[in-house]
Amino acid sequence: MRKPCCDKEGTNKGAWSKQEDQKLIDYIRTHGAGRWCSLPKAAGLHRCGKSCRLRWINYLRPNIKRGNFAQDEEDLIIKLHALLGNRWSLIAGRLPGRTDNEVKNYWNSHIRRKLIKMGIDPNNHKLHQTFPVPKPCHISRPASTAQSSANNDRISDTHSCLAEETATTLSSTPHLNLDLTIAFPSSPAHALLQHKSKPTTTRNIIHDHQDSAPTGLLLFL
DNA sequence: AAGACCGACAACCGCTTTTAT
DNA sequence: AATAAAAGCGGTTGTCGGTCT
Repeated sequence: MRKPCCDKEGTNKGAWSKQEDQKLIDYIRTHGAGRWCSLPKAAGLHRCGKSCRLRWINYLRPNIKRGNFAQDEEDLIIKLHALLGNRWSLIAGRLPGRTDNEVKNYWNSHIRRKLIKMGIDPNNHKLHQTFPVPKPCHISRPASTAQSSANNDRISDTHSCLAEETATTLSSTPHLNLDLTIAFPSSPAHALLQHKSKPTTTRNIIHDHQDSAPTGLLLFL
């Protein structure tokens, strides 16, 4: 059994006050972010470390872009969701200044609804059966949902998985320009070789490619 | 005017993954 | 290699403000 990250007794919950924000900003400015579990005590905050981390990452961090999403950002979220499923941190990583929480909220409150209105299932980006069938696409494949892959992180072949997602996307959403091509800097085997000692997960591979090349996931829109 | 309803979003919770020992 | 601690992630909930009846 693991101990909770923080002692819940005596910690504040709910919305952050200006004073709390300032304390957190001041502390991180002088000591840097990290060591979240010991940070609250050191910074004089009666908060859980996880709460501090979330507050910093989602709202206080510099270069956070606030406000409405631009149309191109929205389009990109839809495309990335078709590829990656609910991997909000990965999607947010492709949107400068946006956080995973913000992207997730925007998806759930705006885009999801919009897609449903358009007759598109937001889970798999396919048209509902009750709507007119679109012109047949040159790629036809059995159904494979982004959601199902999101729920199963241990995919042995990420490259083929993503390719399949792309194919599914191309064949299912004619209203949106989802013509995507993924180009990894090198073969999937390259990523696997780099991690002989680590268990290979989809998350590992994608992160690794991001590490090795800032534009590891290339989207040709 | 008041209560019900709904959408948006900030924050929390529990779980998984990574890192340190 | 095993274990614990820390960090990260995604689902869910709570709250607030706007709109509707």
